[in-house]
Order: sequence, then structure tokens, then C-alpha cells
Amino acid sequence: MTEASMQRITRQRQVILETLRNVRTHPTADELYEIVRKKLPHISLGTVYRNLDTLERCGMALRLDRVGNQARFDGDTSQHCHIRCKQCGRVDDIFETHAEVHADAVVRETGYQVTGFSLEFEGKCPTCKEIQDN
Amino acid sequence: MTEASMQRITRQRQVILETLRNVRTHPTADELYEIVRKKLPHISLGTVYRNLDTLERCGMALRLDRVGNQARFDGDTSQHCHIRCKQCGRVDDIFETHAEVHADAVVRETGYQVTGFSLEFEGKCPTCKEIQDN
DNA sequence: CTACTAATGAGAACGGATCGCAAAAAGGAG
DNA sequence: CTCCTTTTTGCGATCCGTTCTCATTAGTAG
Repeated sequence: MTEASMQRITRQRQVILETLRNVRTHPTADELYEIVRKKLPHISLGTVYRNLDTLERCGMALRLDRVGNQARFDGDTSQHCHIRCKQCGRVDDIFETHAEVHADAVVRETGYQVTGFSLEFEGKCPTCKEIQDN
Repeated sequence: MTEASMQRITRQRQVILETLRNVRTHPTADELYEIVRKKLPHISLGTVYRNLDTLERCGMALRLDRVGNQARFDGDTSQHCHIRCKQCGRVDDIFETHAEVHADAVVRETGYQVTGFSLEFEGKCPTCKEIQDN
């Protein structure tokens, strides 16, 4: 399902997608809800969740599954990976390729039909690093 | 904290660790609870959760955080990665190295202090593949 | 316009995980 | 062994992110 083939383009859906695309913080559903509420004060959290699901199924958003205990979302569906701060939960993008992955060899080892992989780095973000150093 | 330095070695803790080590399915907390209950019928789910936390903090078990919507646990703490079936949630081990990751380059790009990474493959397991083919 | 269907808002419900607390167990000292 | 201290357990309550229900509203085709 693509943007054009989505059944209805409601104001809520539009604002949610725009907001997600204009933010670089990989927000959780409720963080996004707080931002969207500034434009649509009467929107409900359930609508945000539903639209994030829809957008994900349409390939227009990514769910960063269980980065911590809450799902985070990414409006940038281009190929890139993430680094997460173990201390504050912040998630940043990594666009350069710092790994070569050989999926074909995984097929041979496991017998799975391999459809993809995710590479996620973890560490301490610049901010948390500085706080601890002082 | 290591096995020896753990404050108390209770029967519950012992059985939980043994069970986790003897199983190759990367069980969820409640799956492990069901297995452990066969030996200790009066154990509570809370105790399983608490001990999994303790074992993780001692470096004797791993919490597979991003695998589906429920945490799974692995008693094998040696370096390896996982492949998850998108259809049934099954998780298998991958011991061969099928990727070269350059963490130092990530440090330069992000400014993070990188402490690790996780590489997870996803696809369709042999069983689900066969079911769908028939 | 009308008719039909999808989407929304509000709140209830669900489920995994955690917490509080009294009772039990583990371990040390004597 | 007993006594004492500290940790752990079992149980139930609670938390909180997410999903569901359902009456109402909005989008779209004709």
C-alpha cells in the first residue's frame, strides 16, 4: 500500500506524517502525540497509534521495535541504521555504512528465508557523556 | 557480578538458570515460568522475572530486547546473533560471523561512546516456509 | 444532495512487567 | 544447634504502553 492508495487522507493522518517526517528524534507514540496536539488539540492518542500502524503497513514509516520498553518511530524509510544511548534512550541515525552483512551465508546456516536484518549500535550519547564527566 | 559473587544461591535461582541453559528456544519469561513450574510448582512468575533480571545483571543471561513484543532470554552469553521468524516469533542462533562491523567509524560519525551493537536477522523459519508452501 | 465506508475520540480493556509487603529462607556468629 | 540479619520469595496489586470497542464524524463516490 502506498501513500496514493491509502483509503482516506484525513487531516489527522496528514499532520501525523508531516510531523514524523520533520522531526529527527525518533519519537515514541506519546511524544509524537504531544507534538501533534499543538496543531490538532482534540486528537486522541489512539488515533496516533492507529495511524502509525497504518503508515508502517504502507511502508511510509518505520517502527523501531522495542528500543527500550517503548516503540519509537522513524519517518525516514531510507536505508540507514541507529545508535541508541543506553542512559537516556535517545536514538540517532547512522547513514554511513559501517558494516558488511552477508545474508546469503545466513540462509545456508539457518535454513530461513532471510528477508532483512537490523543493525543497531548502543553506547553513551555526547550529552550523557559530558554530564557524567563533570 | 559473577555466579560466585551472587549473594544467595536459592533453589529457585538455580533451577531457573539451569532451565534457561538447557533450552534452545530463547524463551519468554512466562514460557520459562511454565517449564520451571514442573520442577517447582509453587514458584511465582514474579520470581522468574526477578531472577532473570539478576542473572542479566550478573552477565549470566541475555535479554533479547528487540525481538517481538515480549522480552526473550538467552542463557548462552557467548558472542552470537539471532534470526527471528516474522511469522511465528521463533528465534534461532547464528554462530558464524556473517558481518564485519566497524564500530570505530560509528564513533567518528556520531560522537557516541560506542559500547556494542546488535545484529538481528529476520525472515521466515523453515517450518513456516513449509506450511505456506503447502 | 444521499449513501456508504473508513476514521476518529473517548474511554475501557488488555497484557507484560514491576512493585509492596509480610512470610520464608539463606547464611553467619557464637 | 540457636539467634540474628539480610536476601529472597509468593502473592496480589499496580503500572503503563498499547490495543480494542463503539457511537459519532468525516471522506468520497455517484
